[in-house]
Amino acid sequence: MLGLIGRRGKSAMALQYDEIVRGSLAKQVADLIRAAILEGRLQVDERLPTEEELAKRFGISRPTVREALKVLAAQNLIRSRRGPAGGTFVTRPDLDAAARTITDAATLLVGMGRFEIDEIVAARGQTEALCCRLAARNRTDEDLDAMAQELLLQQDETLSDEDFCASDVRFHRAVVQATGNGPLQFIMHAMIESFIPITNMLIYRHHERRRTIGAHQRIRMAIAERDEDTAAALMQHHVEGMRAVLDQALAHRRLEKPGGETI
Amino acid sequence: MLGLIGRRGKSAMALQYDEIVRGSLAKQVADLIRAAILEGRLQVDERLPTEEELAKRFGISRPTVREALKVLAAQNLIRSRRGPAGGTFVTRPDLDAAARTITDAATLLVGMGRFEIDEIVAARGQTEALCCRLAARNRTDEDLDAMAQELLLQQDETLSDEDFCASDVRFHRAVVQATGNGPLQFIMHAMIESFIPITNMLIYRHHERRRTIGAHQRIRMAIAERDEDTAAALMQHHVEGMRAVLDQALAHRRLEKPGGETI
DNA sequence: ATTTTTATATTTGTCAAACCTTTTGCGTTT
DNA sequence: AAACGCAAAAGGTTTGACAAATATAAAAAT
Repeated sequence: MLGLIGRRGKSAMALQYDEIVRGSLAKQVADLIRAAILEGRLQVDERLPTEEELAKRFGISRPTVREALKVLAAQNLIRSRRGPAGGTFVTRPDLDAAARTITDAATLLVGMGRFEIDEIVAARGQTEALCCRLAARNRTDEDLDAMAQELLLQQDETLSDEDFCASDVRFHRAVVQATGNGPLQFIMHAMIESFIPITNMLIYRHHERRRTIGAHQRIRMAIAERDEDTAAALMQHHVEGMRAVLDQALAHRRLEKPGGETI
Repeated sequence: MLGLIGRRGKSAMALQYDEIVRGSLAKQVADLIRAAILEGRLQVDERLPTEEELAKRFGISRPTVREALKVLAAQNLIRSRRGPAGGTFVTRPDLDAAARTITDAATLLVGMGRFEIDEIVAARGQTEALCCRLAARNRTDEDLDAMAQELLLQQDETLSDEDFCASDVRFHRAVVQATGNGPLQFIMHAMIESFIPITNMLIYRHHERRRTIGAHQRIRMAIAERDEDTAAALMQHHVEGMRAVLDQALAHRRLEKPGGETI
C-alpha cells in the first residue's frame, strides 16, 4: 500500500489545499513507475514484478495495474511477454521508436492544420539548408551513394506519385544522415517524415518532378564538393520555391472534407 | 463484432500465412480508433460511445476497451470525463502536449546516454544560431522584453543553481519564440527542454554564470539591433564554448551510478 | 544417448458482473 | 426565484475466474 490515494475520506484536516489527488489510481501508478524508470531506479531490461505482485504491493487490483502498464507500453517504456519467463521489462530507449513518436505528434499537428504552409516552408528551408552545410562538411562516400541511389530511382518516368514522394523523403533523409549528428537527425525526423509528405503529396500532382530532380542533383553535387554555402543556398531555394505551387495546390484541396461515422 | 480476431482456433485454412493477428485485442481496438481519429472520421471534440457500448460493438469486454482507451489517452488523442454529460472525447491536437511528448522522448534518449556530448553541443550551436538569425529578423518588442526579464532574474546572485538553469532554458526559449515560426518552435522544444537542462545541470556547478549572462546580454542586443550574423555567431560561440567545461564536468559524473530496488 | 514429444507451471490476456465515485440535471422545497 | 437534494449516467475500480502463450522439466521414442 504505497501511499496511493484511493477511496479517500474527506479527512477534516484544515488548510490542506495542496493537490488533493493527482488523478486516477492507474495514472498514479503509471507516474510512479515512469519516474522509477526515468531516474534509473529500474534498469534497462530489468523485469518488473508480475501484474499480480504489483497489484498486491500497490494495494490495487490487477486491471488497474494493467491500465497503468498499457500507458507505459504506449510510451515505449516497457514491453510485456507471456509465459513463465515472460513478464514486463524496461525497454531500452530506441531511436527509431522515439523518432516515430515525434513524427506521429508532428503529423497530427500538421494534419489538423495547426501550422501555416508558409511557416512550414520557411522552417524546412532554414533547417534543411543548415543540414546541407553540415552534410557538406561531414559527408562520407556512403552518404553520397545513398543520395545517388534515390536520384536514379526518381528518374524513372513510370514511378507513381506516391513512390516518387517516398523517394524524395529518402533523399532528404540522406542529406540529414550525412551530417553525422545524432541529435540533429533525431530532431529533423519530425520535419522529414511529417512536413515533407504533406507538402509533396499536394505538389507532385502538378508535375514538378523534373525541377525537383534537377535541384536534388545540384544539391548532391555541392555536398560532394564540400561547398557548404552553395549546398545550403540550393536547398533553401529548392524548398522555398515550392511556396507558390503549394498555395495553388492548397486551393484545390480545401474542398475535400470527408466525414463519416464509423465507430 | 467488428471483425476482431479473438480466441482464434487454428482454422485449418491452408495458405493463409499473411499476418494472422496484429496483437492483443486492446491494441487492435486502439489502432482502429486511432486510425479513425487521424483520418478525420472522428471529429475533434466528438464524443465516442460509452465504454460499455464500445465493448458491445467490438464484441469485447469493458476492461479491454479501457486498456485501449488508456493507450489513446496517453497519446493525447482522447480525454475522458465522468458523469452523465461525461464520456470519451476526441482531443484537439495541442501544441504544448505534443511538445511535451517529443521532449519526453528526447529527454529519455539523452538521459540514457544515446547521444554524445559533442553531438549535442554541435546540434545546439547550429540550430540555435539559426534561430538567432530568424529572431533578429522577426522579433517583436515583447520578445525582447521576455529575454530582458530572464536576464534580470539571472543577475540575482542568490538564485539557486536549479532556478538559474530554469531561467537559462526560458531565455533560449524566448529566442526561439522570437522567430515567430510555429513548426520551428515545435521542433526546437526538444532541444531546449531536453538538451539544455542535461548540459547545464553539469555546467553550473562550476560557476560559469557570469560568462553565461554576458553572452546572453550580447545575444539579446544583437537580436534587438536586427544583426543576424552577429547574433548567430554569438549564440554558436556561447553554446560551443561549453564543450571544454562539459567534458570536465562529465568526468566527475561518471562515478555517480545509483541503483536501488524500489518497485 | 540423443532427439522429440508431452506435461506443467507461470505469466500475460480476456472476460463477466458487480460496486464505487463523480457529475449532471431535474424536481422539490423554501 | 433560489437553494437544496436526489436520481441517473458514465467513467473508475474490484473480484474472481478462465484462456492463451511459453519456458522448463519430464517422459517417451528413436
